[in-house]
Amino acid sequence: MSPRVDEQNQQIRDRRKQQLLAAGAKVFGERGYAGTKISDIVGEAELSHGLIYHYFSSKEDIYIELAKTAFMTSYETIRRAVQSSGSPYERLKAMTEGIFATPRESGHFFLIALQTNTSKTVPEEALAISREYSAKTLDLLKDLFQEGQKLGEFIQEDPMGQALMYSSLLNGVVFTRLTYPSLERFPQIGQILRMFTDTRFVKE
Amino acid sequence: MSPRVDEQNQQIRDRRKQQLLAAGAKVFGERGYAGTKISDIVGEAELSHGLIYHYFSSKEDIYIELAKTAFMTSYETIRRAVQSSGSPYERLKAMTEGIFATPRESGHFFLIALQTNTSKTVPEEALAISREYSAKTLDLLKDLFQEGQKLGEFIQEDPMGQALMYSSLLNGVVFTRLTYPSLERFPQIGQILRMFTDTRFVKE
DNA sequence: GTCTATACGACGATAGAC
DNA sequence: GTCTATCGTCGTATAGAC
Repeated sequence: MSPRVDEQNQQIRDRRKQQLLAAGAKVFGERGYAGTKISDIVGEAELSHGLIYHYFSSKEDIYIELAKTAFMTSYETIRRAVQSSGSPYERLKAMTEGIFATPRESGHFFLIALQTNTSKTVPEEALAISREYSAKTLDLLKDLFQEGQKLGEFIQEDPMGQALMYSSLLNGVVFTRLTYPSLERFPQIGQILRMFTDTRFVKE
Repeated sequence: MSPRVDEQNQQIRDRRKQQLLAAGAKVFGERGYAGTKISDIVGEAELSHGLIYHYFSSKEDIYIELAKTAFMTSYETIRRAVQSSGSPYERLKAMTEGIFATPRESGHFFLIALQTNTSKTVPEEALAISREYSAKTLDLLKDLFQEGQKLGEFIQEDPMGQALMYSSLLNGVVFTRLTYPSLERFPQIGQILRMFTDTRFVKE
């Protein structure tokens, strides 16, 4: 085969794989690992039943790839915000605003992450990825809170406790937004920041 | 049969049903609706495969009964706290402390509630129960915040928004505690209250 | 009241034609 | 590269013995 044809084939393969991953994210998110049938995924992707096994070796394989995307993307979002410029308070504010400005599609990845941490039916490897990135994410947040405390912007509490509280709050609020998709003015970012900010520190 | 025997049989039936419900709560919580097999439940309860159908008409039936317990118990806990005596701040504090003093077992019911709201594989009726009780719970919380605002104890923000934020925060924190069961001093109740309390209001 | 055996359908994965 | 047909297994629910 000519290089020209190889290249076209590769494009088709890439496109199909993306189709299947997008369909998988939606269906795994909505129905969970055990509740998702191969026929659900290929049905959503509008491809035939057998074809999925030319792109993934198993149902577990697809889920693991999606879990990787979910945790790595979330980690990267937070890492970029924490390591950007500005005061700790400004970075926390920008990060929080950024998280709630994400498109609707990311809800599926949030649900996949949630299931990975709560369901014993999920592939082991996905849980390992979650553990790894969750620890790294908490460390980043802990450093941010520590820095803000030194500057007097944040209240003086155990920084890891603050990191856990912030991450809990994000999870809870994202969950509420998924449950009530019509909510418009929720959450108030200022109120989230209020929980961690020193009252003597004047907010912009 | 004599009444004596009837009574004994009824006791056995009640006990078996409780065994199966307890086993179901654990396994449904850990594995989700679709990921739970009848054999998982009877295995956990140490009863034979066929027996479960003498107590429940189907897998859906068991799940619905458990979902009812989950949502009704949660609603009742909050209703009692909101309608007790004391200032709004005191009631919010007591409620929050009470929620995080609950036994480990209730984690399974939390996970069942979570799945009911996020998984499309769950019996329809369970979702209907969730909707009903969630609305009633939010209304109770809204009234509590409204009352506290009139007294100047809570910050002046849309009371339903406060109710949603409080409920989000609870969900997030409970989830974090399930993910990191070894956490001892988490959460700090004072910090949760701080989010809703007027700074001019002196906390006890 | 409790158990084992089984019917019946569904699902993950593979084979092989085009 | 894509599809249809099929294998083997597993899971819900029922039947019937004890």
